[in-house]
Amino acid sequence: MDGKGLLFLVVFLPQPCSQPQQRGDDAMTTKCPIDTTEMAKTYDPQAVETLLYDWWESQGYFKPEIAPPDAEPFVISMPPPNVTGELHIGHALTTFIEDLMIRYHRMLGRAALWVPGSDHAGIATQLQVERMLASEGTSRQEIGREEFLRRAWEWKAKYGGRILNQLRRMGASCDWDRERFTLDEGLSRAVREAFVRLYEKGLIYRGEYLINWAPGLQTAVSDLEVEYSEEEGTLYYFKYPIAGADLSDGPGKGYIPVATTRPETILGDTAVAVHPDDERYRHLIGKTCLVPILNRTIPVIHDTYVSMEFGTGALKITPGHDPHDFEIGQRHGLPIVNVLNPDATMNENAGPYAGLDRYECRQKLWADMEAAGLTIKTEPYVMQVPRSQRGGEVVEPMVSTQWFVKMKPLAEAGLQVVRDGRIKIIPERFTKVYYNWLENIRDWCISRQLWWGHRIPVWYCGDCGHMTVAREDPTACEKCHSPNLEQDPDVLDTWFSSGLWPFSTLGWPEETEDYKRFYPTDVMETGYDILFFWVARMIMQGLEMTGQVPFHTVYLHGLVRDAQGRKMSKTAGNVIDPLEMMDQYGTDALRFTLLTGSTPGNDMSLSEERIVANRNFANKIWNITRFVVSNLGAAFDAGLGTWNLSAMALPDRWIISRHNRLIEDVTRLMDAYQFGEAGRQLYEFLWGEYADWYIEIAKIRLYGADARAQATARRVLVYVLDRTLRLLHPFMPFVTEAAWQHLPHGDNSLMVTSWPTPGDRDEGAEATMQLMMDIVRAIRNARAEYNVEPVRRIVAHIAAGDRYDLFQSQQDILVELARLDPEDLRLAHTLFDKPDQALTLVVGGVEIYLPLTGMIDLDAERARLQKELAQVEKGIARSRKLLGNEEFVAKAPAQVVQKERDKLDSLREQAQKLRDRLEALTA
RNA sequence: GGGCGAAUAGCUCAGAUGGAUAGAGCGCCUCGCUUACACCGAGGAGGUCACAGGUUCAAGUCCUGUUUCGCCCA
Repeated sequence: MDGKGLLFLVVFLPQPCSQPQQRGDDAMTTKCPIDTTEMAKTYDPQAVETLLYDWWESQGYFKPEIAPPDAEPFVISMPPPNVTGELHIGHALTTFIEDLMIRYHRMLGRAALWVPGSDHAGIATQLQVERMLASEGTSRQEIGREEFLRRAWEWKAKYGGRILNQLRRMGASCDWDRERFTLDEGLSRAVREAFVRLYEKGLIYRGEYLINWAPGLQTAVSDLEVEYSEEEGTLYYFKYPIAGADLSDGPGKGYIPVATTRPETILGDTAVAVHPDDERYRHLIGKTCLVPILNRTIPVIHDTYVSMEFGTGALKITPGHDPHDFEIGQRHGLPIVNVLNPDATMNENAGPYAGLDRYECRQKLWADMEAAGLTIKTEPYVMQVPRSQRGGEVVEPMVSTQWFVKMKPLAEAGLQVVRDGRIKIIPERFTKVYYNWLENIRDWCISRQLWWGHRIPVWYCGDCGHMTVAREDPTACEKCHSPNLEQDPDVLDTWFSSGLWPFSTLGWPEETEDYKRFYPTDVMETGYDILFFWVARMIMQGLEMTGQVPFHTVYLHGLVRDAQGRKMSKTAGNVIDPLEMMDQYGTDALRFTLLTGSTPGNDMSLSEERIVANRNFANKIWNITRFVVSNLGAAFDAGLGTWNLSAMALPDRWIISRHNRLIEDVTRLMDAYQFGEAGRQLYEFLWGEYADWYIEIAKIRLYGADARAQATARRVLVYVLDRTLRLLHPFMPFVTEAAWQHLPHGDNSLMVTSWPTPGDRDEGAEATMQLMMDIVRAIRNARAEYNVEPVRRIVAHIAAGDRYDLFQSQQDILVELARLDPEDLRLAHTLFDKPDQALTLVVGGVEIYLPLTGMIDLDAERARLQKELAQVEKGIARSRKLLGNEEFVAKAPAQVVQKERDKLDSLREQAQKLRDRLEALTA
């Protein structure tokens, strides 16, 4: 370690180390409730998790106020779970990723604020409450609106806290004092403010348009809430009779053949359309057709929208019940005939079919048409059936008076901020998806015929008919001052209020302290499945309401699927319940699994085996700490655990250098949102390097007699472990804190220590240790191959060449890790009397002879060496070819070329040694 | 119809700006209850990185096309 290295180490010399967080009220600080007098043999998550969580919370660690007042904030608004929802694995993933970011930035010294809350989830909650009422033998209609709302709030009070409590189990370090609910008074005020502003700007309007109607739910839903599923249906071909002609005159003369998947909509037809270029029907344009059974007359029109190839080439137009037809109807000024009642039965416009259910009507009408000779044929047909995202019922396009948000201007702004980089979407490919949606956006139907939600702040005057749109409930009509007012009965789409979430939770529209300090927020983390529903709308509403982007980064995670990659669903029975997993394996195990099992934006498969593996990792962390703690000796705390840099040995310099590299990599990956990779590197370092090698090597000194060497080993053990636990803390908060509390420490809690900064690397130490490890592995390999009993110490003769000094100083490592016999270890620059009866290993220019008495079969040994030599020669050939290529030497970076040269040299040396040995054994 | 993603060891997945002999966990095989850990340790087997072209001194990584699976939008 050179002078610079010493500098950075010195920073951590004093114990207690840095005291980064100043807290307003020191009297509140209590010690961690974990019993540090002993450590169980196995890590027991149950024993510490709630204890730690409650303690952290009581210490105020979850609040941004633990950072100095001038600290730069780091803010995340938690995607509010549905207030009555069940916690599922998706929530767990969201929570873990956000908590990871929050804990990381908190350790970086930022004023970390994570705002929790829940969403009233209009339809979902209303359905649950209705179900409850049904089980009581009543209904919302029966008890009335006021009583229904009372019951809904009651329901919320009873079940609403459940999901948020489950977030605590996951270790969510959010500021519970700032918890919000979308129907809270403050947030309701925000909703009103937003509505009124948009209305005043002309961006909210009321009108009669074709909307998606959910007949079971009895409400309109937005385009986004409709999903199209491919289903087997029937295509019905029939004859549209031409007025004044005879059916028997055939197609194009007596009738126009038309096909439909929904015959009942025939009753609402207001035109038949053909393509203007269609020779078959062109002459009919302008003529009149008769609606089957009803005999209503409708015109034959032309429109290029009609596809001449599809079906019969002619189209029936039902502007009242089909979005495309609605548009054609608008273009041609066609009347709209609505044939459906809100419950999807036929209305009076359906004539004789009035009162029938839509599907009954379909059958009956078709039968009647058949009798009238109007049908042609039916054929099976795969159609796109619109279904409600909530409940899955078939949605009917229907004309209705609703409230809409004019999206174009809002979308423009939303596009702009992503285009100019003010908002970055991760992974980047989703920006394309985002653009595509916003560029083709349609107006947003925001009124819902529900009771649970934000009531639309519009009052209709019973006297003059004027609409009063107001922030405060009006007592009189704003136009004629009549007190005869009635509020619009509908509520707003839940997503309307969610769209305000990043700022409404901070106090907007009031200019509160929180709003001023913590808005805009930093990262919006959520699943890619709600990019449109939520993220896009937050961006648009944020810009419109606050004039600022609500966050600068959108991080989208994928869906969690089962081990076979299937979507989890209750019906498939493949759901993995996060609570069950946490009970069984501990929160950290589930957490680490979800955090490392995925890359941004990609779906992940979750298997219980992986959770088990990470439970084992938690236990490994625990036992590593247990080892370190139990080997500290009583003197450590008393100050003898100080650095003794001159006593720093190769393995110390190696592990510290590796660790510095780790800090650098993990920090870089965290900043790049590559959380999975960061976690994996930590896992590999701690288990594969620190535990498997460093601890094993440290044992030599720990169990030895040299007190100075012992102290150094202890110091390095603690130093590296302490800082690795810090890096790991955002990934596994519980086990790291529980373990860390047993280590000598200054800060009260691991979660408020500072994030490590990397020191110098020692490339030389890394390379040298690599050689040592390769040699140990080679010897172990040979032992295993020759079935040498693990406890037996074996003789070794080593020709170390220019590595002689190194081996001289590090021979303990070889002796212990490869279980050599120290008495009979021969170490030399060059060996002149190489034993014949010995196994030969050539590693990086070093020759090792293992005279395994009585075990060596010279023929087999020669064959083994031959094989080895062939392998090395293959490498030499490849390397020579590469270096023989002038272009490679000329164009590749010098560093790469040099590396290749070194490689070739060492391979040649190795080959030469193998050849010499073979010769000796053959002679 | 348009767009996107995935395709790497038996399984589930990693592989930053192209530069190892392509990695991990689980599973499998052989040893081992060595005073941190059997929720462990040591060693091992196992891959023409979907296919076909191309760019490049160099391609799992970049480009084009093809196939299979999945998703989004219309």
